[in-house]
Amino acid sequence: MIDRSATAVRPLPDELADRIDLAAPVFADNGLDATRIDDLAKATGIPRATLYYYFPGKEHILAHLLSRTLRQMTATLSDVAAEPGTGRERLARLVRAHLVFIGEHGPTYRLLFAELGRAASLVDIAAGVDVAILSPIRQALRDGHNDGSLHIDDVSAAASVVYGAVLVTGMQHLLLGTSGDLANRADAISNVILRGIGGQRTPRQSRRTTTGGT
Amino acid sequence: MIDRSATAVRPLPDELADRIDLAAPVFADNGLDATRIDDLAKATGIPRATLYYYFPGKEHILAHLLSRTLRQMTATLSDVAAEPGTGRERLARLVRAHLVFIGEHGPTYRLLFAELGRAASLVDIAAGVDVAILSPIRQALRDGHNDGSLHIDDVSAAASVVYGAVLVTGMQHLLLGTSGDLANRADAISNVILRGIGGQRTPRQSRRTTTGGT
DNA sequence: GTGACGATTGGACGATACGTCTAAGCTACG
DNA sequence: CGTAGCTTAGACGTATCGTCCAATCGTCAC
Repeated sequence: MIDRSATAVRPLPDELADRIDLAAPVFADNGLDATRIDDLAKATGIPRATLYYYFPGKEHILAHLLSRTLRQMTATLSDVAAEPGTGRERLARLVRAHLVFIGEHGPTYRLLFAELGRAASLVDIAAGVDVAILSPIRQALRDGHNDGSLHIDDVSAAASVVYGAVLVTGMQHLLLGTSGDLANRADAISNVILRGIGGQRTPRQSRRTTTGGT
Repeated sequence: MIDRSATAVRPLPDELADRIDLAAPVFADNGLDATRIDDLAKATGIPRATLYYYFPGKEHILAHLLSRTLRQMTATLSDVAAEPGTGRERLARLVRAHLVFIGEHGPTYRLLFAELGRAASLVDIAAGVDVAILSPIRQALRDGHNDGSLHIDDVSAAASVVYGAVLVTGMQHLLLGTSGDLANRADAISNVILRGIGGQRTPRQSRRTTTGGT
């Protein structure tokens, strides 16, 4: 379903489908609007007129590429989620796989989110993000709750926490080029998420060290 | 420092500074590129030539607006963070205040992130986000750890988790128009973060209910 | 072989915005 | 009164978009 709307009106020949991938780095470097159709033509070797023959505009070319990446991500994550283990184990694996994916598809992933809110044709993609990312997380959470390896009160809140942690960590990595190893970060945030940051079981609000904020 | 680069080259007269705010909804509705300078001129009542007199281009107008919102957010959050209480209490308040802010400044907030990666002039803003958002969180986390109300092993991982949860929740609200009350969601994610989603204290990986994934 | 049809592509075109620039008017201050 | 800076209308030149046309080419059916 993503295919029909996000991709070309005419079916894209295989040979073209391969070449069009060369447009990804161009978009990644420049963003949607700074990218000129002529740049895409040059980068892909597909003449401008031909691009317009298959795509209504550059925005749809981007949509095509993003939906492709999204499909990859969906496949990757759902594979990981399908491996056996407790929900808890699978959740940790998901977090890790997701971060690794971000590490590998950095520019495109960033593009995915940079352009998400924009361009009407990308709406399908926004929905796809939910399916690709949140749904396997929710599933692992539910399974973990059922098999006793996790304790979930509010699945959607928990999913937001998990995904948010991954997203922010990934984006910090992409935008700020934070310290190397994403796999380590994955473990760190999994730890936080699993154990929580609450102090002792019975929190004592007695001592208040009013550390002067700022 | 944000001021000098992100705002105008010439000092912006007060009267203009007020009017220029009217450009925010236009940007919010259309995004950076779909917004025409003439639209801004019309919306603000400031003639095109005058806009160009003070700003090098529309991109800088947006930067001006965003840095303004960012300052507001910085102020709001640091106020909240400064209120007395345990780190844990202040963290919860931060989460709530942040989500409320998102609820109130929805379109601009979304714009803030939609345009973050783009446009060279917005780099300062990316740095500002870190200062405005993550730094008070980290502070609350540290204080909470010191006063015993929180238990933090890895401050930066914990901060990513907290901020990620807020961001994703807020974005879901903005993009998908999820169910109403952001304050409720704030409590829900605070709960998750504080308590963690790990099952019993000693996780048993014995029983594996291999719930068919997908 | 020939004709038809779709794919392919170069190049021209009109439209839209951008950002620049000029020149005229206005305000304020000395 | 004169200078300096602010303000603004409008004209320009440039870039890019998306459309369109015409020429070419390959393939398939008859």
